[in-house]
Amino acid sequence: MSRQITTKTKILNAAEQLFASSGFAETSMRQITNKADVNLASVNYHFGSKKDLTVEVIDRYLSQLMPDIATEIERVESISNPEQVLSCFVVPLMNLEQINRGGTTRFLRLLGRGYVDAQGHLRKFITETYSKEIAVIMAALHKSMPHLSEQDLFWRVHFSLGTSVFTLAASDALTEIVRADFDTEVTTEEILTRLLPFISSGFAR
Amino acid sequence: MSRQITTKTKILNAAEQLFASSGFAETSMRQITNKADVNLASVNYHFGSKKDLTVEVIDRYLSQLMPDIATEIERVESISNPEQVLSCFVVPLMNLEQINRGGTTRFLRLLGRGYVDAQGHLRKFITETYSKEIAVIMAALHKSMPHLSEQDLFWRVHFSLGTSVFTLAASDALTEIVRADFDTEVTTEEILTRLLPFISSGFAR
DNA sequence: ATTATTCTTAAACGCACGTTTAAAACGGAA
DNA sequence: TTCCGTTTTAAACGTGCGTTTAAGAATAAT
Repeated sequence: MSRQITTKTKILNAAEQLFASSGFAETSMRQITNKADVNLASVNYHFGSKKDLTVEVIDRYLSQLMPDIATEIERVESISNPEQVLSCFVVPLMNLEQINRGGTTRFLRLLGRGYVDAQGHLRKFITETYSKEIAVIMAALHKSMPHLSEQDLFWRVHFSLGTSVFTLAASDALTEIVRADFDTEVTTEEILTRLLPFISSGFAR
Repeated sequence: MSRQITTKTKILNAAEQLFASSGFAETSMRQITNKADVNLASVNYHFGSKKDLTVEVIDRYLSQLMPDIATEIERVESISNPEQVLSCFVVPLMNLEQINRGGTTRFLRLLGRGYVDAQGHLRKFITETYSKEIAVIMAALHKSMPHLSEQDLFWRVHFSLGTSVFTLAASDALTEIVRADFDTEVTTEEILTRLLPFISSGFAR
C-alpha cells in the first residue's frame, strides 16, 4: 500500500471504462492492463479471474448507491406519490460522480450491459447482496401506490428500470443523434430530467 | 437448392436461437454449426463472416416487420392519440411468429442485445436501411401529439423503445422471477399487454 | 540486518476462436 | 456420360484469449 493510486484501483478504473464502452466479453484483459499500465498477471492476482473483476467493477458503485438510496427514502417521512420515491434515486446516482468522473453514466451503462449479458448472473448477485435495500425501495413504492397489486408493481418497476438502464446504456449514441439532428448538446442530468416524468406517468396511471 | 430446408436457413435458425439466449460475442460458430447440423465452413461460405451473419439474422425479421408497420400505420386514416400508433406495432410484431415459432420474443431480444452491443452498429444499420419506414412512424407519432417538440418526441420514442427492448431482452429472467415469487406463468403477449399502457402514459403526459 | 510477506513481472501454457484451403460430392445442362 | 458451377467437407491455420508459473523486487515485521 505505498502507491498513491494502487494497482487494484488502476485496474478497476480502466476495466470500468472499457467494459462500459465495449462490453464485458469484447474487452480483453490485455486491453485492461495496457490502459491501466499494469502487468497482465496482476488482474488474476488481485481479483482472481476476469469474471470476479466484472462483479467488483459494478459493486464498487452498488455498495455506495444502494445504501444511499435506502437512507434517502427513509429520510422522507410521508410518501404519497411514486415521483417522490423515484426522485430519491437522483442524488445518490449523481453522487457516484465522486467515485469517478462520469461515473453515473458509466455505472448505468454497465448495469445495462450486465442485465442483458450473462443470463441473470448480475441480477442474482444484486438481489441477493442488496435484498435489504431493495425491500426498502419496494415498500416505499407500494406505500406510494397502495392500489397496485404486487405483480403490477413488479412489472412497472422493471419497465422503469429497463427504460433508465437502456437509455443510459445507449446515451452516447443518442446524444450524438441529438447533436446531429438538433444541433444541441445533452447532459446526463438533462436526460434524467426527461426520463423521470416519463417513468412516473407510466407508474402512476 | 435441393434440400427442403436449406443450409442457409438452418444456420439462420440456429444462430438466431443462440444469439438470443447467449448474446453475439458469447456464441461461437462451432456452437451454431453444431446446432444447425452443418459444416463449420458453411457459415463463411454462405454469409462471409460471423458479423455478416448477425446482421442477416436480425434483418430477416426487420425486412418483414418494418414495411408491415408502415403499411399498418398508413391504413389508419385519422390518427388522434399515440396509443393508436403504438397499437399498429402489435400485429406486425406478432406476425413475426410466421418466420419462426417464438420469433417475436427472439427478435426483440436480439434487438435489445444488438442495441447494447457494439457501439451503435446495429442502430446505424437500421436507421439507414429503413429510413423510409421510420419516417412514416415518426410522422404518425407527431400527428398524434402535435403539441410535442421534435426533441421531446425523439426522447420519448427512445424511452419507449428502451423499455420494450430491455423488457423482452430480460423476459426470461423476469418470467422466472414471477414464477418463483407469484407462482404464475407469463406469456410474451401478457407482457406486451402490460407494457403498452405503461409506454402510452409516458408518451401522452 | 534478517526474515517473512506482499506484490510485480516476463514468459509461457493450453485452448477456443473465426477463417482459409483444397479436395470431394453433388446437381443440372449439354 | 461428360462437363461445369455450386455446395459441402475435413483439416489446418494463425491469432488472441484467460490463466498459471516461478522468479524477482519491494515492503513490512521481527
